[in-house]
Amino acid sequence: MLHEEVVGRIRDILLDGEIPPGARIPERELCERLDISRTPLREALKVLAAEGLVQLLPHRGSRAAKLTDKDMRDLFEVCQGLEALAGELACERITDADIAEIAAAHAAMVQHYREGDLIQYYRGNRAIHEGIVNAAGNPVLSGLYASVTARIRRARYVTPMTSQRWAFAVSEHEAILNALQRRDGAGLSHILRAHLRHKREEVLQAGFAETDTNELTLKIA
Amino acid sequence: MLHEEVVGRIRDILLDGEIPPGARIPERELCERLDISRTPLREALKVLAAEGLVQLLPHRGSRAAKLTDKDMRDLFEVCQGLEALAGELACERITDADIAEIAAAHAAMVQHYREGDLIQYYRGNRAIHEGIVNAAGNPVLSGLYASVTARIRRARYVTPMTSQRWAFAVSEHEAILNALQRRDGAGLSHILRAHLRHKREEVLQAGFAETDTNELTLKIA
DNA sequence: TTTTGCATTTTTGAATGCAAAATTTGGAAT
DNA sequence: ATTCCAAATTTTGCATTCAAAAATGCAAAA
Repeated sequence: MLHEEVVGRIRDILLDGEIPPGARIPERELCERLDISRTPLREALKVLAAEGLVQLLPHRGSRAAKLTDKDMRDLFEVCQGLEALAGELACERITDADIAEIAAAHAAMVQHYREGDLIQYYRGNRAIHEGIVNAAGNPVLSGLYASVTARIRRARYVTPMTSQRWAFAVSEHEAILNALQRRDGAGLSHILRAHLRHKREEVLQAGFAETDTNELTLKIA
Repeated sequence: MLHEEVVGRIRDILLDGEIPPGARIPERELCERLDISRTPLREALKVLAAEGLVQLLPHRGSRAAKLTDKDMRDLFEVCQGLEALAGELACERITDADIAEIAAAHAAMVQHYREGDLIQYYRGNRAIHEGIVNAAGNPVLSGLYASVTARIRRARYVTPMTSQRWAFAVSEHEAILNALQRRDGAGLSHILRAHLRHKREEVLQAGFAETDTNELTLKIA
């Protein structure tokens, strides 16, 4: 198994919440599961720590990073900035074909909304945002965006989605597609910022504060 | 020696150009120099690869990453976006004390300019930009900024600095400080973007294209 | 002289072993 | 019964070792 694959596998385990935020990462167990020795596992953990997904405590092992409200706010803030930048650049550089692709993804997402399929809706949503970012044609930007959204991702799904909010989000997406089709960089940038601001408010109001497993057991006891 | 320290030491070696872009990273040599074994060294190299400073070639070891013109353009583009965001946020949040600190750094930098001390000028320049970014009060943003500027840094010093350009850069910095003191977020953001755009033009016009050592030896031969 | 094929050497990537540190356990004293 | 302390166990971090892959050198053939 290649180094990057090990990193990816562990990243997925963390993002799926299989190892909950704040929980210790059991080296030996993961080694057996991935069928590798501790050396490559620890290399991967160090990389994930640099990404902010893992917290290393010297001589005390590693834990799945726990995000505070402040962390989440900061991540959204940066995410807003990155998407806003991507929106402007995308409008300058995107091809008609790529616009068509994003329009198709948008239509599919709206269909999932009509069907009330939240999971598929989120998947489509993500594809659109990623499509815009990638349309900026800047791999550095795409890379940072991927890193930031990965850390945010878990929170997105814990947010309760009311029908009113959902409808509003879809309307925002209509505006996003419209600005993109008009290649209105400033407009797109503005809408994206607002869209993310709203999402952030939802997540933070939902009382996002990752309690680590120890605290949780204490509360239960 | 702590893991983070190893990463830092190697990062410095790369940023100082001691191992030139494209050159192989001699594991054994570095091990002896840092007085560590290959295990922690390789952990550090993997982290630096994730940061984009090192390129890993499976079964062929690691090389100092070589930046193309496109890479440099992309990095500057993202850097612009990050600084613009930081500028807006800083104006909302910065304290009078922090403004005073940046003003002092600015004065010192101008003094270095008058004395013609380019090295000290660059150092002061960097302190100001970092000060603004940190004043945004967003560690995620500060982290990404550090990572992006690290990769750009080497190029900055290869740019020939004419007295005209230098004077203009200083005048831009006057405007930056002014906007910050007025807490004019939009204005600061705008000036920072222009400032970086100019810097980027200089760097790219200087014909930045990192030739790796092999190509170099071929040219010499 | 240049090129090709093979053996040797070097280097890489990963497993193992070992010392140091931290955690847990068990028992004694209060 | 509870608290505190020391011994035992586990876990961490790193050096070493080992197998596989790549690079190098050399001789033979074109």
